[in-house]
Amino acid sequence: MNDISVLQDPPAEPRQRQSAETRREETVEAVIDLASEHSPEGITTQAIATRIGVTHGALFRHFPDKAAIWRSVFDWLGIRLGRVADAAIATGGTPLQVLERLFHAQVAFVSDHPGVPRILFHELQRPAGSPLQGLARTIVGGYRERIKILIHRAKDVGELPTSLDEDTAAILFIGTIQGLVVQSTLFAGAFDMREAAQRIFPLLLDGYRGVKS
Amino acid sequence: MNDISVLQDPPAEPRQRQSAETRREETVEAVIDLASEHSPEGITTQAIATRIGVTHGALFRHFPDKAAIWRSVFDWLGIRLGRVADAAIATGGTPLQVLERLFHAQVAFVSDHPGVPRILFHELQRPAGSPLQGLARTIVGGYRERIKILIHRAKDVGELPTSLDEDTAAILFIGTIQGLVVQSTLFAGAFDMREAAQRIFPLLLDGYRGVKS
DNA sequence: TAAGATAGTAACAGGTTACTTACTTATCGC
DNA sequence: GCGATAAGTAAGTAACCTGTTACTATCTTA
Repeated sequence: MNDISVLQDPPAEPRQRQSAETRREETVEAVIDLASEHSPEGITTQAIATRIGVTHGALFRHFPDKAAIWRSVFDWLGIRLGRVADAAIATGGTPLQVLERLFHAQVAFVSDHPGVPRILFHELQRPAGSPLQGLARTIVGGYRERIKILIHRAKDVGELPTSLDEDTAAILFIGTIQGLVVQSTLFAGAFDMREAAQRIFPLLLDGYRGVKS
Repeated sequence: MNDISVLQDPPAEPRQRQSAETRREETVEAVIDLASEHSPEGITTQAIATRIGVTHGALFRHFPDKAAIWRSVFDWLGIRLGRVADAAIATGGTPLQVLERLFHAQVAFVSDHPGVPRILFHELQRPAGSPLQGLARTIVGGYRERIKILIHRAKDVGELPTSLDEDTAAILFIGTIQGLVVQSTLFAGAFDMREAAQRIFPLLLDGYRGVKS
């Protein structure tokens, strides 16, 4: 806004001073991003600092320790995944339509953020007790519950047979997305998750509906 | 065999001298085992050595470096997973019966070795190029091919509709197992993967068969 | 414009990790 | 039984990782 800033060269290196709030957001983004390349356990504070264009020490001005960074990442995950579900549900339609929209929204989200399933899966597998593991369970478990509710509603309006087991159906729903993630890594690059999702959802649905024999 | 050994206290710690061959096998088992508790990247050579009851340095008498240990682990994985598939296929029956037996055999295997899906999934997600990533792709890709062949045969004998896309069906097959793995971590302990697999396989099959509407 | 608060830096400290080395001890063929 | 070979140990080393500290630069505001 002032004259001086206009006269100055535009800084080739955008290593500007940023607010703590901004740096915290950048940090979370950097971790999600790095998780698509490294294992969560392999993400170092140095790598995070470098990615956001700051020295190592500066990171600890915004977070007391590394655990706090991970806590922020999981908060972000919970909020964003919840938002994806909310948006799909808010658009309305029959329970089955909502379920389908949720499926594709979820696929699009993990397609855009490949680090997300990795972080969650990784943390889930911890034996017990760590606070992050609890968070991961809450996030995935909450997701599962939402799917179960939608399936229940679909049964209520006659879109799905009442004999369908909701737990089993939820496993299949989440597993199908996991399967797409696995395939996308098998054919890195040459695999369009969204397109494969379009083909696979009808199979999932037929599994839900059952065979009329 | 000699008198002295009889007179001596039976060594409470069985920290005996073992052949290099034995130690190499123990090492692979230890890694698979440790992978159910820690992330693959978090498994240290010290932890492996401690688990097989040997000092850290002794490990490097049997393996030139850590990478060689991981190579051995992936060899083991490839052989064992191949054996699971071979055994299921060898028992004979219709293609669909074989597919079902393979499914349950696979579930039993990862249920006995929770570290296995973890190691494979973890390594698959690496961006590119690492030799281990290539091995992981070969293993999972080979598995996928076998499933596709079985599905193809099932179509040939009229057990599945010819309209079924084999790639999509394979994704669903692998994804379903992944889904079971996720659930087992969600309800650690109080979740019987094998039993859930019995409930979920019919849904998978109905998805394959499609709805006769 | 001066003062206080805040973001950033560079260097370091302590711990851990992968791997080495000099030495010791068990095992096996002769 | 004896000597060579192979398995094991204990103590190191260099690199790396997390977190700290003393200092500097920038922004805000009274």
